[in-house]
Amino acid sequence: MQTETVSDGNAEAELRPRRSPSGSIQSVERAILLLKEFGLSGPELGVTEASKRLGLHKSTVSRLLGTLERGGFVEQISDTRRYRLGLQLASLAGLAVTQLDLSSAARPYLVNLAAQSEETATLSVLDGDEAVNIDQVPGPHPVKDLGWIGRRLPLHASAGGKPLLASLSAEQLERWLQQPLPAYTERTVTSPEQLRRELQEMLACGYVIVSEEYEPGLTAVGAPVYDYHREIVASITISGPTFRLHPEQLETAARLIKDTAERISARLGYTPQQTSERKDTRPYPHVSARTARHWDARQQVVQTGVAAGPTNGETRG
Amino acid sequence: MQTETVSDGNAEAELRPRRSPSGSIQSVERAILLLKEFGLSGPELGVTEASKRLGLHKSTVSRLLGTLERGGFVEQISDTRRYRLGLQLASLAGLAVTQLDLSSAARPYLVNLAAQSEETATLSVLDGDEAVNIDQVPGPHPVKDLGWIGRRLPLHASAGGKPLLASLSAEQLERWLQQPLPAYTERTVTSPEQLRRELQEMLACGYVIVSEEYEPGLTAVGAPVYDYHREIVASITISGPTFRLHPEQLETAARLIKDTAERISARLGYTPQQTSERKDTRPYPHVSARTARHWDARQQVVQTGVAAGPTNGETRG
DNA sequence: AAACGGTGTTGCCTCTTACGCAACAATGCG
DNA sequence: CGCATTGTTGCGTAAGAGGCAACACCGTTT
Repeated sequence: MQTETVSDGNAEAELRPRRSPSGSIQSVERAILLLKEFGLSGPELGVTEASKRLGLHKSTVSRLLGTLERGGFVEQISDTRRYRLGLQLASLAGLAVTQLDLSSAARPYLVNLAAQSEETATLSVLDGDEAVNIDQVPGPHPVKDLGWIGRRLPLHASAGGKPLLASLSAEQLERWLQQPLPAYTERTVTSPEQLRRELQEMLACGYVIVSEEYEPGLTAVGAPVYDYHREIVASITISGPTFRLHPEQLETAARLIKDTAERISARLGYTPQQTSERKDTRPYPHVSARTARHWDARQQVVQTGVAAGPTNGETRG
Repeated sequence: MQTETVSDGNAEAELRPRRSPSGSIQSVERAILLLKEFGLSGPELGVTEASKRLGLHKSTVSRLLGTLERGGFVEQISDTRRYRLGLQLASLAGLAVTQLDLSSAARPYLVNLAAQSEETATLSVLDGDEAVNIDQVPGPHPVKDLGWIGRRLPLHASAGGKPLLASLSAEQLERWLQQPLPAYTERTVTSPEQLRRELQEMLACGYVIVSEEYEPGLTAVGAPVYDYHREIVASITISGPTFRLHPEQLETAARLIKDTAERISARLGYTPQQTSERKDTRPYPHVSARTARHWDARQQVVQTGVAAGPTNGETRG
């Protein structure tokens, strides 16, 4: 097995920044990169295209895909002979996620959230017509009564509830909006119209600020958590007394919570968005420290100029 | 890389006319087997234990796991130093599942189904010789554990499986029936004859009721979903505890699921056949030339293509 | 404490195996 | 009907993977 040393005729044969951290198995590494390539490109991938993207030889990719197929990780579409991800992945992933449920998956993030924001962080899910707190990490400041695990809050008047409201289907939402919405304070939003607008905005920017709509003196920032199906399955919030959450605080809190929500979502298998075909080689905006450690799919690609012709190959030699 | 010659020390080293199917990459193969081992054993797996189960050396397994970890396919638990499946799998699986346009087409119907039946609704397809859940909408009643996305069920003992069994060609079915069918409960139907009858009946009336054939206490109603080719490409089920699915409930559930299956089929381009004369001239399902069997899968696998539709590229417009 | 059985990781050396090559089928297109 | 492009496969080679064993770490036991 010779590495292909894609062009790059520099003399730094030895200079190689360290081969993989420590004994890493090349072919497995490549297999994983190959699988990930499906995520970056379209739903289907041909041997040749994949080989160009990864800078590997057709034969190598063909064999990799053949092996993966036999394992059920990809499947070949009979018509077009191209490949796509297989269902065996779903089976394994099912195990991966069932063995860590939502709350245990989110917990470390909540802790982090509470530490950084210095306010109380809460995880809530939809149950019936209400939001229920299923986990909570109090901040350092002793202001209790912000909620407790098991506490239920109205969907339309809480930072934990509004994201969950957005998880309803359009139809369900409309039906839900037909009931009269109680106003708990002067600031409670009860107009269906305004609520729809708020939800739209929340979905667009990734968070929502709710101030004193349920309890006077209480302000919170919430964000939706998505699962692999790109559906909202939970919400997280940072909440505290209004006097402590100034506009500036709110801004950083909003950024923080949006970021955290994205990470939890990623943890649940959420993938940002399938970029269709777009030759978008822009590095990804948010890369968690964790993810960064994985080999990034493009690390060795760089030079795809294999264009049918002088097969790179040799270089030094 | 030397093979470990796991016992079986025959001297036919050279003799071997041809080895595994065709160029399969050993280390990738092993990596996949390793991942699958997580499914067979508990949620966590240590290096030594895995090495024993697979008959590989510790060092090999350690390196494999290291590589997989760097790819995010597994993660190491800091305390115990053992490994468990990682989140990257969930991401890929999400893609694998949502890429099937079948999944997105059926989703709203599933939601509806779950709402109306007040039980869990599931969408399954054939993969290898098992049924795999690719989507699921839980009912309002908190009795989970009915399954999860990616869960695999036997074809002959589940409401999701039987319709898929009916998707096999007569020939494939007969071959499949030749294997001994395990009985999971007292009520599991293992007789080929009776199975054939059941399938016939299901095709005639449009649904099938399966009660406690796999798990005691669990009852489900299933129905086949057809595509534009008039081939069965999926199944949908309503499942819940037996005590809640009384005969009356079952009747309405049956009507409901049959109706829903028809609508999804229509959505996929299925048109009810005008004249019911020819029937079993089912063309061979698309079978990839190279595809055949997953290694771990015992014995022959029938593996039909999961072709969900015309592969028209763009999902949703 | 020290010794023990248990884990998972790593350097070295060898041999196997995965890779590159190129010839080969199999379609799609002009 | 060629031409271009796809995916697959036999072959030979050397590079990479695996076995071995020493090592670093625990958590228990004497």
